[in-house]
Amino acid sequence: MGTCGVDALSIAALARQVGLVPSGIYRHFKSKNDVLDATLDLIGEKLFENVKLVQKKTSDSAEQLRMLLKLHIKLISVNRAIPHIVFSESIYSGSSYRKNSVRNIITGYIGEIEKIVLKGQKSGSLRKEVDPKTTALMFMGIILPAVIVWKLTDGAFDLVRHSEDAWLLFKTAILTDQ
Amino acid sequence: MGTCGVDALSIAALARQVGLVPSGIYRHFKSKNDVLDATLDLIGEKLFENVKLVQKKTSDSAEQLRMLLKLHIKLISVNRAIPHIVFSESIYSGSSYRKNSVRNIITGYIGEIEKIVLKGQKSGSLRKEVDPKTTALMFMGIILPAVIVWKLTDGAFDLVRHSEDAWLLFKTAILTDQ
DNA sequence: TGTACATCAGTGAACGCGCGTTCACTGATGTAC
DNA sequence: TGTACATCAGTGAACGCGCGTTCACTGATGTAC
Repeated sequence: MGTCGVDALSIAALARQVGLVPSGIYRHFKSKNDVLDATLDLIGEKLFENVKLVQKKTSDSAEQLRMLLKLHIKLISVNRAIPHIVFSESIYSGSSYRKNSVRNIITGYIGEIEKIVLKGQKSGSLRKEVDPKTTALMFMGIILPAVIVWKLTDGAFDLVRHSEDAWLLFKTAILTDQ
Repeated sequence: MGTCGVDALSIAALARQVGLVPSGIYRHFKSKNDVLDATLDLIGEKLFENVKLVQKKTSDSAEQLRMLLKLHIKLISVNRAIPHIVFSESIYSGSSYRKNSVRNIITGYIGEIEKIVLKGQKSGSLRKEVDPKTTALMFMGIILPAVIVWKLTDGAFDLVRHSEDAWLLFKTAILTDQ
């Protein structure tokens, strides 16, 4: 091979996509590390934007989660590189500083979901038996395996439909019996 | 950087681990592609071994799933490189042949889980409302996000405990009301 | 308004490094007679 | 049992390639007087 990482993560490919020559990238970023850091910051921002958005739209916890699920899938569908970047090997190798920032983004995002669950438990709409953190991780579990299958089948897998079906399953588990 | 992919996936690191010099690897494998293919085959085998094992141990679908969950986590805990390989970028770049075999392994594994769910639905122990495929993917969702957090926190996250908690949540969603 | 200069995005050639891979060689193990 | 040869795992030096990165340069845009 010799090609390392996904092509989209190379300086050459980035330059091509923005209509520059590889060296041109270095007018805007100090190094490839800087590019990745900036990308991660952007991803983090978008994730937290979604959280704030659903909190504005409704105060019902289950409804917030359902909307967040929808927004998350939309985000990944539009920015298809996000899973590649977050699951990328380059995160684990390279600077531990970057691994740190990935961890902060992911645990931060999960933490926000946790808060939503906790609020729902306090208000009585969500079952109190399950740990909020476990629930938050399971929420991510609606999306993650599906995204992988989606990637592996080159988009043939219907991500939106799965998320709707999986949401019903998930809802059954977290809602208090009505 | 210059280091590409996780170190464990380089021929040099592989050689170091088995006590050889890098070129020595080529006495046993034709190329790095061959090494990766062989590794994937091995992973696939281990996954399907687990499926067969739980089918031997019990005939109750829910119990089969619970055991499979446990075995899966054990497999990943022992062979920590598995998630790195399966989520590796090198799969998406490189030969589409390998992407194919990853897809076959993953969809095959999920297919087996689907069959277990379907059998449970037929026997009446599992709820019939949800799509077996959706359920199978959600089952993977118990593990996947947790593994990522586990990786990001360098093993500090308690994978076994999470899987037990998450299983209870999952069970609530799939079991018929008793 | 016009001229002189600074600033800065973008270029293309060149470099260094790490990695996969090759190849002639060595030395031990197994096999034929 | 002993000798002659083949086989084969392992070595280390060397190579080529791709990638990140540097650097002198260009040409356009903005600014000072």
